[in-house]
Amino acid sequence: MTDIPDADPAAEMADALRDAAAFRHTGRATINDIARFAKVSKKTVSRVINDSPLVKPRTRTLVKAIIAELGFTPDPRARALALGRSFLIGMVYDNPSPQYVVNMQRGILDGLEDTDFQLVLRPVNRADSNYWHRLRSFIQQHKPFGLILPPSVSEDEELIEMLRAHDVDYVRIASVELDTPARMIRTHDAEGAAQAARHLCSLGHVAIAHIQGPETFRSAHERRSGFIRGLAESGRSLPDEMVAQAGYTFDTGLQAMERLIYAKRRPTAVFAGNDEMATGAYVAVRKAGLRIPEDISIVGFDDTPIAGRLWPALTTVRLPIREMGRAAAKLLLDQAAGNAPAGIISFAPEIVVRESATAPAKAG
Amino acid sequence: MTDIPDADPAAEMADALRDAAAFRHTGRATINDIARFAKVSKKTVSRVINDSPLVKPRTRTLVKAIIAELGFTPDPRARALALGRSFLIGMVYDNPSPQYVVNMQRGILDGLEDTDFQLVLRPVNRADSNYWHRLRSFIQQHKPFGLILPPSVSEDEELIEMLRAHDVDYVRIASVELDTPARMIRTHDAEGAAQAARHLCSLGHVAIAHIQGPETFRSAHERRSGFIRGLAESGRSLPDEMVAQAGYTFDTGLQAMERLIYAKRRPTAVFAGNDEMATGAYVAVRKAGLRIPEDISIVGFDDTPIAGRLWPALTTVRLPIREMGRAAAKLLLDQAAGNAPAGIISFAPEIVVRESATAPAKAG
DNA sequence: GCTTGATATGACACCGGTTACCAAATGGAA
DNA sequence: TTCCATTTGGTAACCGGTGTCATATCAAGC
Repeated sequence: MTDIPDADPAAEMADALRDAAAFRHTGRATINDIARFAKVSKKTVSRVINDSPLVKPRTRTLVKAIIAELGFTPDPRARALALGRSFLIGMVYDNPSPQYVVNMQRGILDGLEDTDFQLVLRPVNRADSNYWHRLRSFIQQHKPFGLILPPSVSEDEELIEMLRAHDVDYVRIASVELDTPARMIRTHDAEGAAQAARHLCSLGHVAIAHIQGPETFRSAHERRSGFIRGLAESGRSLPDEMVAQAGYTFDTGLQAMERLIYAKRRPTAVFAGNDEMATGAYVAVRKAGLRIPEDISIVGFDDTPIAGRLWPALTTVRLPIREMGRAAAKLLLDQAAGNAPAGIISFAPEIVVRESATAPAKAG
Repeated sequence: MTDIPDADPAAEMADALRDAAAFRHTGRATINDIARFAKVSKKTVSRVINDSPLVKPRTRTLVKAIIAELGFTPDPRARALALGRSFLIGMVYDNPSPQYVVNMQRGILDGLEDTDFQLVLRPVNRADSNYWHRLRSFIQQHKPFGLILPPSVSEDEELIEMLRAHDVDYVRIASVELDTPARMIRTHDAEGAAQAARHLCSLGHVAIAHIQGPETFRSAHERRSGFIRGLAESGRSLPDEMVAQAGYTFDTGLQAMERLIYAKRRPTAVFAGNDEMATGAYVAVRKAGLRIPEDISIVGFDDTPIAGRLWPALTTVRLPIREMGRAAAKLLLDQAAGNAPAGIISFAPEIVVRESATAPAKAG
């Protein structure tokens, strides 16, 4: 062979690695250390890190080997400064159901696992007029990489406008198509509610009521109208006096159920707009000395963890909240990477039959 | 007056402010802009920001006025890079009760409000051998400002060792005195459990059982031993067969309760180590066709939101979890600022009497 | 009036990456 | 073999703050 001795790639790499190994103990490595040992420039290392195509394969291999040897990971703070945006992903929420929130958190965390991104929580109060300014200053100060917006924050167009102006990526989670496929996760709440209606109809209920969520949530509308549609399939309707308005919370759910119980015509089945209100409904039924499901059947929505902890276990419409969170996180990352999804990502709810809804008692 | 004209402070400030105001629209201001308008160096502005005493009052006033005029806020990313640590506060938890976790999150968020600090979530699985390394690399990469460690993570001395080595501040929340007052928040779980015991004894219960939390949690021990102490005050004891081992989760609580129900001697009252297990106990009691509290009284621990959502409402020992979170956040900030608390901060639990425990039915 | 020491301020390098721009090396076509 | 286009690598500046250290200012003390 006529190899030039000092250009033997294998030997070169072995040398570099030996040097690097000797350095190991000396605290945390920086891009400069990598460059030094690989005998290339900072910039080349940066190219390797960012998968730039402008690096010779051999160089790339060498640099990668040294990075691995030193266990180097680029410093997010420095990167954030140079890039002009941080590695923070904010979850902005104003959701009355804590169960929903935790579940979604977990999902987002799942989706962010093994990345440099960190989830930061931004609970807000949409009723508070300061909310908007607080969020704005958070954005200006921290330059978050992106925001995940579950309902009902996802429906605030003014907020979206602001995000656009500040060039912040976001993913909206909503029950209606509010945005482009790259920027939203859709749930078909209406269809889920229709399933709930079909279930109750098939059990033979006629006096059916609905505890509706707050007007400020699109999902509350969707769930109601889907429910009505489902009832209509069996020739039933939802008269106004069978709708009790509530606020997606335990307390309002409880009060709404009380109103239904003491109304002229007591329903034999109630569809609550979310599990939180259904939980309140349970208590109202019990306080009235009635039984679930013998006297009143109850169906919820969301399938939050509490559903399975109630007794009798709550029949509910399952929304895969955690999976939605995961999908939202991934979508945000994809969006930043420039990969658009083929179509809108949506999740179909599905009824989970447990024990809280059975056929109505005969007679009256 | 013999004032030198161009040294008139008021005029000087007015000039500077006018210049600054004209600049306003030009996007976000940086420390350089402030320095330019105030006609001082970057460093002086930095001093003002950091409340250094080495600034002449007049200069300070001028700089502050311009900062206010431009709405300047220092960039946390740049600060983080220069300071060598980020403004992230991590909550590291491995808690089987989601309710506990959300509540504490809210508290920490409360304590961090209006600061530059951001809460990041680090759920871990202590059983996973990777947990330690993952956390370590999080620390090395992100250089968090500090960590908040609720039980049972707070009890991991090996982890604490690592934090010390990496010079990361932390606050531990635990039921025993594990650390110095500046580094921990203490809860007197044993005392709370004793209150539960006294309550049950005063109601006249004799056949009293305990659903105990996992061995890996100090709190489980504390709660058990405190409970035993409380029983002893009334001359009662807790025989081994009246203790059912569980894991702080709904499912294990349910199973533990089933074991107690079908044991030779069925208890008339049960003290569950946390609300999550108490919720499971509810279901077990109902499944067995028994009533709460008529057949079996139940007392929980924590007073998580679910306690008030059950029916009958759960009598439980209230731990002010949210307040604890807030206190932990503040303590961490104080610690960094060099302010040590006078003594250890502790929270005394208190029994909250609701409906799930009454006097046992007469006869047998 | 001149030290002296305390107090204020500024110049400059640096944190650890990225980007813009330029120089050098490589390779294929003329 | 020359030359230009294309890769590839290097340098310097920059992101927006903070640390170090030198210098300027100023009142008090002699």
